[in-house]
Amino acid sequence: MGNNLDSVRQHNLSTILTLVHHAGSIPRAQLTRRTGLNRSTIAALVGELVDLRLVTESSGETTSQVGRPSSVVQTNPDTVAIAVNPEVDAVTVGVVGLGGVVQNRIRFPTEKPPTVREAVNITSAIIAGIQGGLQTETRIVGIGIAVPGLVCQSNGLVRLAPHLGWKDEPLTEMLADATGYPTSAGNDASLGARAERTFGAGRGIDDMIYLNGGASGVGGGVISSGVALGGTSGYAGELGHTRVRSDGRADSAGVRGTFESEVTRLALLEVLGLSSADTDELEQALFAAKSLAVRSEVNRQLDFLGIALGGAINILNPRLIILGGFLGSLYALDPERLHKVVAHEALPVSWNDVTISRPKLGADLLMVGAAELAFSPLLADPAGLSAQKAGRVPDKSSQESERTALNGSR
Amino acid sequence: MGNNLDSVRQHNLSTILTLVHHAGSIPRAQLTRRTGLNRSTIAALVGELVDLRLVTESSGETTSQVGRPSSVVQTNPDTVAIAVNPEVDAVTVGVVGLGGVVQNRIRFPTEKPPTVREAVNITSAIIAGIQGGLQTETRIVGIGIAVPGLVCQSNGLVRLAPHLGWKDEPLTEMLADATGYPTSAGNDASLGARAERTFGAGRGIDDMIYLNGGASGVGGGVISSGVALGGTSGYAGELGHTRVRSDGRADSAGVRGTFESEVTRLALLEVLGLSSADTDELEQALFAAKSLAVRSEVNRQLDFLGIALGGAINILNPRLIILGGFLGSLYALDPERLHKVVAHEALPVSWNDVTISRPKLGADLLMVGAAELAFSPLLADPAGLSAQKAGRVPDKSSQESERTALNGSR
DNA sequence: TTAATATGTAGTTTGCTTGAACAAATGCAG
DNA sequence: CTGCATTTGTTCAAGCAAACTACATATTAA
Repeated sequence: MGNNLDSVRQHNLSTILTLVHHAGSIPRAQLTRRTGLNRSTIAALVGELVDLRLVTESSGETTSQVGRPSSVVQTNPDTVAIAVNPEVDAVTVGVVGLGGVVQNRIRFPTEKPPTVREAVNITSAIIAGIQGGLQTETRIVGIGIAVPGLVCQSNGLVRLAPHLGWKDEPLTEMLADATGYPTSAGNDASLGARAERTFGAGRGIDDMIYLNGGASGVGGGVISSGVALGGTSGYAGELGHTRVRSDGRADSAGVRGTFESEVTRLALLEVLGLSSADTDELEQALFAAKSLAVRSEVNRQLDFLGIALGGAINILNPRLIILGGFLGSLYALDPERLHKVVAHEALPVSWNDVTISRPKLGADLLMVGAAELAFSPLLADPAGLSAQKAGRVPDKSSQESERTALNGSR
Repeated sequence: MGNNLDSVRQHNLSTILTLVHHAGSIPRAQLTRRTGLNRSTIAALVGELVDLRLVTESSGETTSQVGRPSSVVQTNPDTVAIAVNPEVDAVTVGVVGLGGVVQNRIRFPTEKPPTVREAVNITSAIIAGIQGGLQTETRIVGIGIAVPGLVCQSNGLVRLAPHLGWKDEPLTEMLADATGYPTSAGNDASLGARAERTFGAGRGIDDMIYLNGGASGVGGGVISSGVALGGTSGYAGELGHTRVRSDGRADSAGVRGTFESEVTRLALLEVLGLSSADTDELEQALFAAKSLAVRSEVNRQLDFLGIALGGAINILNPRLIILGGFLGSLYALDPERLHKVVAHEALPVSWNDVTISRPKLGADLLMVGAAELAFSPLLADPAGLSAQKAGRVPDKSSQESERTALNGSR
């Protein structure tokens, strides 16, 4: 069980770096108020973060108020994470700086869904290319992968990614070996939830559900009390397999009557007579369509969406539900209908708390989410991880020896 | 946002008191290992807790091993909480000591479901009686109420308790005013989950679901990452209203096809030809019955139970599911059938993590759970709350002044 | 009885936060 | 333009909690 020793310092550094990371840039005086720490302490802590090259301090641009203007603390754009997102038809790799700024994004299309080996090779190659173009000052703290499937938290194994055809693949380990960077992976929707909560529509919201409707099905991520809901192995949030009717079509797991089997992008395309379309095109087509068949299919899907949301609301009591992908389009077509269904399914007191909205982050969503995964060890222990280049969780011996050395020199 | 100053002390005291509370009694050496703190530090911290009369130290009874035997730290039975559980036909009040030991339990039957005023009056009267019989040394830290309904976390209002006929009742405030003790309330199933997790079948399990089947329906509580899942207002865990079929009977909220409407104690009693029975009698009758009709109803309910559990497993990825009340009886009748249904509904990788079991705590369950609620401020800040008699969450000014005084005297 | 092992105790050391005093930079009133 | 109030950054001494070291103590094994 955990407790404190001189890890006070670690905790405070973590708190401050996290605040700066979330805000992008924030006055030092603000840090004083938000943390409740003394000005002198903030000065010392920020100084250390500057020494660690994690943040920079500039004296300009404060809100004009009475008194001496506060110096502004900003994230250091030299500290970056690599974000990776393998998909059915492409592998996307991005460079994301502290503060959630996507500096670079490269989408590498593939003819077929990539194998794990291919995904690793493509990613390694792109990273090698990126490294060549980077400033020598730039430091990569690690790699985060957003996987469209179930990833085991404890060992990093991709247990199942049906649309990629992956099963029990050691993706994390392979990419770490290939690149030498500390690597971690997570479910794409869970990371999307994290991104929206930190930088998007869910800023400051502690209890929310993010649902994304994509070509390959429905993914979900839950934030509860400000923390991503993981479960024992990190598989939590799979709302797509919620039962919404007794019978019906089969979903990707072969089960009938689930949310994911009834509410699909494909069914919308079919009724529209389209063979393919991206999310924006689909939404435009849906809004333009006057046909009764389209309307009826939209309503049918909205009703099932409402049933799934109602169940989730009863279990999770969220304040916010963010609907991404074509789920957001469905919602935009007829918010009232969805509200009505949910109101019927969910307990009134719980439904009362809920706001439904669409995501704020666009194409960068998964890049930002995956980068969060890579940043999290650094945010949790800024001094410990900046010390060594690799950035793995520091083992006690190395920390000890470092501290002993410091003591000796004084 | 929070961080550390001399709150290190608070955190460490909290950690140690929590460990002792959960274990009941634990050797000091064990505390050293579990916390990672130094022996001297543990000595000082335990010393402070002894001074605060929260724990006691005795030198006897350690496991015989090489070396000097460690002194054993025990919870001080003089520190107690009052647990209250209003029900349809009775109000139960108990005295629970630190360590989760129920020292006293009084069940006061009522002819009709009590009004809030009646519940408060009965409780106050019983507490007055208890106080008379207590040692003068005994200190009551507060009152916890387990309510069969939805309780708002932020203001303590009982939003809805359908079986008691309560709606938006300020129960917490009324009982606090009547008794003078700090009072808090929570949903009965959520508190049951907490009790089983701390002292029962869920010891050491960080992700679990507790489901209880009672006369008035199905209640649920979720523990995620070791913390009770609350949601925005504390209504989370209402698994009873999960949809398990497209149509069907109406549940207590007037919605058809929910878990609670299909899986009921009443339907079991009816098919058995019984008019009333407690949980044990019902279970015996179910095991004794050979009739095909009984068997078929049990199977029907098991199937719906499986559907509800499957959905919950997909969303929450628990390691353990505890089935209380008649849900436990149903499970005991045919575990294999339930396993089969759940295996079909849930994602295999998530289902793979799950163990299903029955509760370990008996009639004391809700007393222990409600007491946990009352103990939690004390466990979070042992020194801060023991200082004043009332035990409310200390406001900053009082803490400040106290600290200033200490500084001044030295 | 002696050695080995593990725990409790006392006094010193270390590191982090704090607080007070002072310097610096801005807005506002005259 | 000048002085005052206000807010923030900076410096340095002080306080405090945990860690460390050394020693005392209590048990098992030989």
